[in-house]
Amino acid sequence: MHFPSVQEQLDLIERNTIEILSRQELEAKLQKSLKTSQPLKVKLGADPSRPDLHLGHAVVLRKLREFQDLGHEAILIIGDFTAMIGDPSGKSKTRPQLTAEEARENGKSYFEQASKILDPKKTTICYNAEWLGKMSFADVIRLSSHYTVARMLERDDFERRYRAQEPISIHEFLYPLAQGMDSVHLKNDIELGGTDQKFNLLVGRDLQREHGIAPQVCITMPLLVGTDGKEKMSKSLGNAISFNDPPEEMYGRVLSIPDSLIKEYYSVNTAIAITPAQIEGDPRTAKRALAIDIVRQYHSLEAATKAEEHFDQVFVQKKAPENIELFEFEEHSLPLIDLLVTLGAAASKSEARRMIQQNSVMVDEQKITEITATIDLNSEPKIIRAGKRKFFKVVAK
RNA sequence: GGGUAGGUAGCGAAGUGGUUAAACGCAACAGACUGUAAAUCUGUCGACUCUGUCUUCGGAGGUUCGAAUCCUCCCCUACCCA
Repeated sequence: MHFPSVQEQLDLIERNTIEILSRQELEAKLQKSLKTSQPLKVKLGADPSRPDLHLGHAVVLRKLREFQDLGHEAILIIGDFTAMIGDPSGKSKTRPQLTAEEARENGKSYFEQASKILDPKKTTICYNAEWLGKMSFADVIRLSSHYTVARMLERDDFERRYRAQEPISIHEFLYPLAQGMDSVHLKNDIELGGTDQKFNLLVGRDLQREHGIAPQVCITMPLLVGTDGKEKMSKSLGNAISFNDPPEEMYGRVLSIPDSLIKEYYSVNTAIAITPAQIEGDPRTAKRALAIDIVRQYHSLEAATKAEEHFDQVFVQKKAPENIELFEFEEHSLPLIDLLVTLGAAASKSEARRMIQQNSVMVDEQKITEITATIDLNSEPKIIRAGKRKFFKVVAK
């Protein structure tokens, strides 16, 4: 195995990171790896309870890919064991506990999506049930005695929740320990994570040391701000751009980020070098190029170009797009309200009624304002438009 | 085990017997505007057989002409004392 020089590696590794704990140790590990031609083991934990990856996950995955390209070993840990316990973090509702099969299934999906960024052939996948599942209750007690409640409460989010008098379950305290045991088992050299993972990463470091293993270097990456420009990107906040979003939606969502975020998105989600002056001079062009490149990464350049055309047609020129999903009906005449509900344009008849009242429903470019309107269906397709973005083509069978 | 404060629509949060389907904020949806699906402004935002009707305020009963609001029991959460 041939590696670039330590300095070259450091330059690349340090890009976009928030913290490296510690940099000296990283340098020493790289030094040693270079000397012995041994790749470093770089670990990234994957949470299979939410197998819907978005650009926020991409930030860390891209860093892992860089390690792969440098010749190091990427290890993706699927937390199937921890997911089986069921993570109640955040809300008061108990999360449905994943079965072993679901966790495996989600883990597979996670890996498939992550392969858009990682080199799948060079990625080692591990399921942590393999070792965590073998621990006895006595093992767990011994493990938990390593940490104190006070130390757990040092963690920002625990402290915040404790102060806010929100529930914290005991097993949530076990989470960092379980994750740390992964590091003990793997004897990895480096662990990657978002800044919110800092505590967990450090626990892994402590546990490795206590088990007589060289402690891992922790590298934290920034949490990407979502399309709302305020909160960190997350599916539940609805401000995420997912790997699996269709090209048109992905393109549009990138365009909808506030201009102030353009620079960060470029640096963390593309390989394109762009200067702040270029962005400020023409934010529109910069953002469009960004959207094209992001869609290209997850779909293809062709899909990206099509998505841009679609966007221009629907939102700039406000015309119906070319490819609209076709719905066939047995009936030859249907109340518009029922039609909207059947098509999924409205969640209920009340909502359909509201949409019509709000002048947002068009049939073949004709605005419909009559709530009781009935639509005749025949072999000639009609185009139903609900709001700005929902189009349906309907026809009688 | 005892005490205290709570459990209200997708979320947060008002409301302590009668125009309360339930203030307000966020999210969502729609309209206007825009380089934009951003920002801003405006409207909507339980359901339905929709100028009316029906079902909601942790759960089950009860009091009352009338309850989210009062009573009883139960379930759940946080904190304090033990």
